[in-house]
This record gives sequence, C-alpha cells and structure tokens, in this order.
Amino acid sequence: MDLIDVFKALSNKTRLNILQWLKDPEKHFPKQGAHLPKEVSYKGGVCVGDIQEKSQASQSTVSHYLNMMQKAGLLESVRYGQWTYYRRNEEFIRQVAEYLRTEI
Amino acid sequence: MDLIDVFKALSNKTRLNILQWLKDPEKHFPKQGAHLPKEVSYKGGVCVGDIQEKSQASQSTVSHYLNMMQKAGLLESVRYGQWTYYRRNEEFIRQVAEYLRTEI
DNA sequence: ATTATATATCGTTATTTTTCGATATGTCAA
DNA sequence: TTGACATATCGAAAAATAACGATATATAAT
Repeated sequence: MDLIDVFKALSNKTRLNILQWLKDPEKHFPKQGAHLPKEVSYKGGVCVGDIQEKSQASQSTVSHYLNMMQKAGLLESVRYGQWTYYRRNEEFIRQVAEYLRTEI
Repeated sequence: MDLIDVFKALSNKTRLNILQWLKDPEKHFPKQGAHLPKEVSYKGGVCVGDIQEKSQASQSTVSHYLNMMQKAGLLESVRYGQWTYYRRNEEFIRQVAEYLRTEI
C-alpha cells in the first residue's frame, strides 16, 4: 500500500466527492442503470459517464481521476461491454483508516 | 476540519515521517532536550532544529512543513524562548482517522 | 549594545498536478 | 462494415506545490 498515493488521491474535492457518492450509489446516481439490470449495475458500481455528469468535470479529467484512485487502491473497476463501472474497494479503504488510526 | 488540507499535508514522505517520529520522540530524538528539562521538552514536543536534522531537508523547508501540518491541524506548537516545540495533536489525528473510517 | 542562535518568512526556480480538447481504442447496433 | 457511443490515452497549457538560499525576526548570552 503506497500511502502517499492514497493521500494524494484523497487531496482533491472532486475525487473525495466521488468516493463518497459511491458509498451510496442509489442515492447519488438515482437515474443510473439504464444500461444494465439494477442488481448488476449497482453491485458493479457506477459507470464513468454518470460520475462525469455529476462531477461537472470533463470526461478526460474524470477518467483520469478514476484511474488514479484505482491505482491508489481506493477503487476497483469492472467492464460490462462498452461501460466501465467503478466501485469502492471497501476492504482497502478500511485498511487505510485502520492504518491511519494505529500507525500514523 | 478541512480534510483536503489534512490529506495534502499527509501526501509527502518527509511530512509523514515527521508525524510518525513525533509519535515516540524519546525513540527518534534521543539526544534532544538539551535546551530544557526532559519532562518539559518531551511533553512540549520536539524543536524545529532536531526535526530538521533528522529529516535531512533544509531549515526553511522543515519550518514550512511544520507550519503546514499545524495549519492542517495535525500538529500544535509551543514556544519556549527561542525554540519552537512541535508535537502531535492526538485528538485531531484521532478524529481524522475516525472520519475516514465512517464518512469516507 | 553586540553577537550568536533558532525559527520564520521571502523570493525564486524547478517540479508536479490539474485540466482540458483532441484523438485513439473498444464495443455495440443497424 | 459503418456509424454511434463509452471510455482511455495523449499532448499541452495553466496552476499549484516543493524546495532552496537569503534574509528577517525574535530571543538569549556576553
């Protein structure tokens, strides 16, 4: 776990928002899931386009953010056809919190 | 609590090191405390010069780092004469960890 | 008062990050 | 197989951060 990359990924309002939105996708992306049955899409996360729309940043910026967060370990992604769904890596986030609590 | 500033302050190896060194000053700054009685200096934290020496960054950089971490809330400082002692703000750090665990 | 020491601040340059538009790639539908 | 759409990647410009030496400020010692 490269903590520096994790904290860098968290050092941005939009990225922090995305992470928190993904905590409750039904709430923050109510109209998503047109592409796939609800069970699948919510379990799989939220697609880039929906996140981009909500975040008000450009498509390339959001794609870059998501990739950065995934590399840091905070997110994971699944591809369904032409869509990439991003969701939180809860276990990793838990570990970061625990590390911060005990080692920092 | 401005989380962004907290995470920015944590996004640097040297600053992270400093925070961890200050968790156990006796261990990481064994020869410090020449200026003041041990009880006082350890309770009050570690002076800038000792931190600077250990961190191998320039004096101005370390001073800047410490100020940044203090502004973020992670550190607090006390001045004894010409020395400024920095120590961890444990309560704040605990709150950050708790916030990360539950809200992020 | 002068000098020495510790820390803070200033000004500058180098580096990194941010952010975007343009373009490439990959997938689906007609 | 062509066209439409979703996402990723590229390249560049702007903005922010990092890091230093020089200098200022504050305190202490002579």
